[in-house]
Amino acid sequence: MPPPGKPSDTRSRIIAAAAEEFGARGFAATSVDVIARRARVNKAMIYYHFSSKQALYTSILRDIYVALGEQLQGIAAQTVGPPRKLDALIHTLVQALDARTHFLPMFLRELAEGGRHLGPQELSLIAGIFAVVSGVIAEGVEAKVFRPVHPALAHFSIIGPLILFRATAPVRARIRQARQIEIPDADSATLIQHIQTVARRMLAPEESHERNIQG
Amino acid sequence: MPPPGKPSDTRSRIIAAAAEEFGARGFAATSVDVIARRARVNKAMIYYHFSSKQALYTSILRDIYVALGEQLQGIAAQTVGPPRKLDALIHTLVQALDARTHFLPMFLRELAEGGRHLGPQELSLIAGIFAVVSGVIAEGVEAKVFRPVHPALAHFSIIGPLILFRATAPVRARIRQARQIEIPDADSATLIQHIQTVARRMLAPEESHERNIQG
DNA sequence: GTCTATAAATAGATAGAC
DNA sequence: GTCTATCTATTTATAGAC
Repeated sequence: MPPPGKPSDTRSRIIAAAAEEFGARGFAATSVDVIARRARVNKAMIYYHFSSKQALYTSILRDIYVALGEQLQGIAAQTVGPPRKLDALIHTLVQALDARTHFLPMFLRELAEGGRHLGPQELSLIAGIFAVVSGVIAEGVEAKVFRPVHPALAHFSIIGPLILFRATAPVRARIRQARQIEIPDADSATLIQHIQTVARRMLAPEESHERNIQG
Repeated sequence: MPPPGKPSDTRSRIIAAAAEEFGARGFAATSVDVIARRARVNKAMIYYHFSSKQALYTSILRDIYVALGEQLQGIAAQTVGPPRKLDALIHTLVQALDARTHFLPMFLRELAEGGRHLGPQELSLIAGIFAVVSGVIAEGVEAKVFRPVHPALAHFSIIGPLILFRATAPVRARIRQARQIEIPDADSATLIQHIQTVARRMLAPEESHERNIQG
């Protein structure tokens, strides 16, 4: 495995192909042969650039977590109030999912397997993402602009709908296609706005009459 | 494949073993050999009872969807108001997930693969479950006890947190174990109550919760 | 860096004895 | 119904030429 200094063209083609295949079929169901064909390289080239199928897989996951974590931490560091931060986090999360369509399936499968392919490094990155979102919520609770809530439950009440709505899109499409009942879709803007509204309502203090909350 | 009239002992052992293995490892990563060993039967016995690995897998998924669908439809048929029905649906969904620990991982993986292993029959069952929950919401909207909401977005705002909180439990445990940050857990009762509260707040008509906590 | 060829292990599925 | 033995295909991974 050569030093990862320069992202050679074949290397990035391998990564792109692997991301799509792992996303569509999962780790076990994806063969190195298929990745090679899709990347238009020979299978041996994959083992030249990555020590194993597992290492290739993990490297893809790690890249995403790093990028997403940096983006979210940038938002949390802004000098606006917790409600605005939360809106921005939701907005960024939806757009991040839109930008990397292979991430969601990979993430769901990791959950299903209890994070078997995740090492301490990856777990730490995930923990960081959780810390950002639930940190903003805690910040709001402390400032009394949010009601006291269970941090993890509040966190998953925000990212749960977001993730599951996007994740079910292909199955909903198949249901629609099979002429079963109609399950309406929603574009990104509608989704973002809905999640933001639900989050606001979830976190609204008990008797929030004319509270002037500063952002 | 013998007629499925009498659930023979070996057959049910095969199903139980397969459910655990498919849940833990997924379809592709689970070998028929492993299922056979776990069920304490020979591999050939599996092909005596089921036409293929795929048929065994699908049969397990279908059983769960049928049972869950019947349970939920029973609730929707009750003669109580939409808010109470929704509370009962949430309660039942959480308990159903608790009762069948292998279902959630299997469900997540199906989402990740766009329902590749699901035929028209299974898709129809899933559509039925969606119809029940979003039907109760629509009932409440019509009766003006719920505010008008996007049916699918409201649906996934309820089952999303529920599913994702439970699904992330193993990864959260690993993060805790790896001495990363502390992500608090919650028992079923707390989870149920939280989801019910969020659902109520999401669906409350305009007057009860101010729409502006915006900063 | 890129290829061909192949090793070594394992997969799903079946034949046929009992 | 249950087993042993096996066929065939595919898998990850590597050796070695260029």
